[in-house]
Amino acid sequence: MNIFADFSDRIINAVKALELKPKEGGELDLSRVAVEPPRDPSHGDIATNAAMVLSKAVGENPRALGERLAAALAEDPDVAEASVAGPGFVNLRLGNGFWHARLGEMLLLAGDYGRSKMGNGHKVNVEYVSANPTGPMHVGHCRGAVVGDALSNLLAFAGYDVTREYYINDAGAQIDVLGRSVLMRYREALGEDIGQIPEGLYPGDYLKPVGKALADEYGTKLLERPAEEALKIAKDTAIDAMMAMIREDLAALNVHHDVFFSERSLHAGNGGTIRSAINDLTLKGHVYKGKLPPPKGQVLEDWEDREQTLFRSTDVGDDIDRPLIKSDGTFTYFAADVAYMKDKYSRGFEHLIYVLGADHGGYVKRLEALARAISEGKLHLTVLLCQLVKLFRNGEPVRMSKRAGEFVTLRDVIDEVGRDAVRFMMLYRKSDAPLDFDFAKVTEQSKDNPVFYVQYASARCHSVFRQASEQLNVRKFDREAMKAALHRLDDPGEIALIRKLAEYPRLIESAAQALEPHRLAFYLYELANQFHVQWNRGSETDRLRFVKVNDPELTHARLGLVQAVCDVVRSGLALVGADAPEEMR
RNA sequence: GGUCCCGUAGCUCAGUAGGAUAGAGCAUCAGAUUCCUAAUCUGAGGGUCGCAGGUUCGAAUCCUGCCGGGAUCACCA
Repeated sequence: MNIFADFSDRIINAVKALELKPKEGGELDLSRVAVEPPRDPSHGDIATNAAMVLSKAVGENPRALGERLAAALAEDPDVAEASVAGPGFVNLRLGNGFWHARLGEMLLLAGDYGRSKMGNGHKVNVEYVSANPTGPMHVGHCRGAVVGDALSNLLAFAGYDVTREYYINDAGAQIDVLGRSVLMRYREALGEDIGQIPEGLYPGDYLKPVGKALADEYGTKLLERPAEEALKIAKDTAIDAMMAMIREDLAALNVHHDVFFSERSLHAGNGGTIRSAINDLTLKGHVYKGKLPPPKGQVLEDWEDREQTLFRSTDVGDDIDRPLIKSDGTFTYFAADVAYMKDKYSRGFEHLIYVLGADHGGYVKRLEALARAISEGKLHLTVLLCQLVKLFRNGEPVRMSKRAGEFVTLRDVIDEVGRDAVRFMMLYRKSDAPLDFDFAKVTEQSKDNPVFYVQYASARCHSVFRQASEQLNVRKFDREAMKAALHRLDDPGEIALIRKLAEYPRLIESAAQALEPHRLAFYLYELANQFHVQWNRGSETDRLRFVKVNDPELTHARLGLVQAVCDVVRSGLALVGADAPEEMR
């Protein structure tokens, strides 16, 4: 249960019961009434701005209106105290019994606690990673992969029907380069001395096995085939090999897509799919032949004024019209995107989400324009831009030279710090803010490392249960039995912890709504912190220890609280894509 | 030059749908603890929320304009 949604209903009912009449007549507008946790916990458990929002329309002093509302809400058996504060906030403090009941629900729901129906089964497509199949994934891909994947998890948990999609850029010039690079490696595998890989081709060693595979399969026969045919074979083999490698890297990062969509498939059959998509746009009046003006404020020496087939995207919100067909008659990259988005639309998605690197910022407007043109504004499209990740090793920036083929691969990072640390840290920052990633820090076993701190909370929960089993000689603690004892929880720290747990459903919904999976990571850190604080209080004050050998009922109650913390930490970490360990090693 | 993102404590960043005295971690300072249930604990100081207007009962949050930092800008993908 989202307690804020619940109390929103109760508060609206209380407001209606006051039978307020707007001065201007008509219905009272309740849409601006907010029910939320107060900034400062000392104010209470629930706060509403209702009196302030309504006072003007009703023509009543906000504090006086607040007093009336507070008096009405004080009648609610779950409300221990209702007061008016500041400019007219109504603060509610809820009784312990209310919190015990919430905790009881959490124990029964277990892993489903926090799951929401907010999405109502709406079909959402999340496209992320979409790295070119020209080499292994490098760290630059990492953030988008994690953000996209965690976002997908989050949306699914919030009740959306999510499809995770990867667009394979397996057409175009860079794939020709890949094919030629592989042919070099092929000749090398046949024993030829190829010397240095020429400028402009991919120099990485990872293509050597592909060349060898070609040599093993074809021997020298490929050399005798027409160049075009050999290149095609090399490209096909290379794309398959690269995608296999990328899928392995993704699996190592716990990222799994539902659909891998091939750009090449759109070009198949002489580009029929793309042609028909462009025709569709043409019929809707969005296409013309013309010339683009040269970019302003930028000196281009080789600018050539050419006529192209253009998408009149300026009609639908873009800054400049976009080429669909180049002057040589071939399709632009964007032309394939037209067909691709049309395909997504025809598959029934209502919302398309693209997780892209910040360097693709310039692409956002044309995608938005395209969505409008294709669907007459029905298709909702959001682009999430992920800023750069800067790597550090002991405070020193890690240098990479892409030209020399030296880059830190995704696999390198996972192997060094572990999948969970990578995933958590990629979410421990708003995605539109740059992120510093220090190898040393994320493997540190201390409070300073949020990954460790959150996972340790999970381990500590299990540790408490192990201790309890031993001391009370109980093999397994039953959830019902724990639930039955919850009335024994009355320590302010315990109640505060329940309150934190009670925020989880609202957090899920608001993070999903805002498409901000990083909020999960921050919430988990806060929850872990509060749990550790309570544990430490027990460490200092014997009375507050979770396990009390001579009071099995109280122990059951406190274990119920620990169990709920354990469940939520596990649930949240699962959405992040990390494990909730039972012990730290 | 256009467009997009960012600007919050010394540093790194949160800030939940416009709410109350703007928060956390690190660092600094002052205490506690050498114990153990498992990887220390408690407290303090520190802010013109880049600047200036505007909307609002109320703005770090929304709008406009500037300043500063980054990304990007046809015929690539």
